[in-house]
Amino acid sequence: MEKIIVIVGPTASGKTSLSVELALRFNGEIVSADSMQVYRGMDIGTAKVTKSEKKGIKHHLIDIIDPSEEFSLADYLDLINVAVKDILSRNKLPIIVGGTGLYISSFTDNIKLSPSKADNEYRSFLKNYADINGSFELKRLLRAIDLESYEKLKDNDVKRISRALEIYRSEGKTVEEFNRASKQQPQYEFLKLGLTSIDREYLYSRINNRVDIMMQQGFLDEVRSLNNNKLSSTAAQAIGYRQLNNYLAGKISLDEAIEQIKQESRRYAKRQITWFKRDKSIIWHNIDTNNFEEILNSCIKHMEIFLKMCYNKN
RNA sequence: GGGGGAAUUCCCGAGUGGCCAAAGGGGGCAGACUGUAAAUCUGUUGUCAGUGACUUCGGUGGUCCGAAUCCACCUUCCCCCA
Repeated sequence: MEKIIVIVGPTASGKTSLSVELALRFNGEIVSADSMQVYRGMDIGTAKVTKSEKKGIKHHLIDIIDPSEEFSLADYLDLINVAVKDILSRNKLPIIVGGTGLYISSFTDNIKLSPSKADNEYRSFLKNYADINGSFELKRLLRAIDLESYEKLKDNDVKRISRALEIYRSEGKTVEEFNRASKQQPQYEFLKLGLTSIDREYLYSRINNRVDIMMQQGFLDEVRSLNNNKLSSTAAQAIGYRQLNNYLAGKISLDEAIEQIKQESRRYAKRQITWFKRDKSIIWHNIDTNNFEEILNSCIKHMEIFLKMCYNKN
């Protein structure tokens, strides 16, 4: 099986610079696993790699669509499969780097999604139904058709309840049926390296600091030039853009906007950590107790061993 | 100088004699997560040995069987008049 490196970690943990250094040493190319860096023009706010930071390393799945376009997990899986095959075909090492846990695990676990596409009209109908009748009433609609989801989902989880209804409506099968069928044999062998911080405060101060730097780099101008009302519903979810737009609309002060961006980013980092913690195969490195060189060297060692290993098929 | 108002658990903020360790929100912490995932949702949040005990509502002292809630004084802050 062909081998792939995965680098994960919360925002502001230093994935970008680590991945570039590793790519330089291992003849690698980087594949981004970030749901927001796919958008062109959303550069500063998503902390996208700059040209100089790339050091000539090819980066995939960054700047691939316009902010007015919707993007989803399904799109990502299609694209990453193509990108990885392309890299491998040129005898280079794919290094997947990013913070969008769902995208990464769906790829590494080789999940096959249900064929049912997003149906925005039906979704807004269901959303409306929930707004009027309450989310519990929405969930009750599931009871007759998908008892398993009905019991599993929380009353307020409108999004997942809606998705379950949506899938049943278009496929005649339940989400759980699809989920069970979604698990396939892995196509590749992965070495997962993770960056984290034992001391949460340390990570949080890095995040705060990074937001300040973004502002200095002209984040506000970036938001201005993006024209808020042209953002797709998925692009509009990016942290920072909505807060700065609220400032531009006169709803909050600039200081309030910046504080909110920092806070939302910290909360995001926490959720990322929760997500990644679940994957016991990740080899973690602590950014607060080790310096960059130490982490880099350790990662190099792990990669050397991983790449040399040969598995005998029994 | 005179008059009025306010001080609540990390923050904001309810509570005006027992049903108050104290509503609600925020934040923190923990968790979930299969086509919106930088999204969405859940739990928890005074201390301790887990049916209970202990400490808390600016400070001190009182009233009362019983006070975050009433009284007195003190401290700080805000507003109005001068």
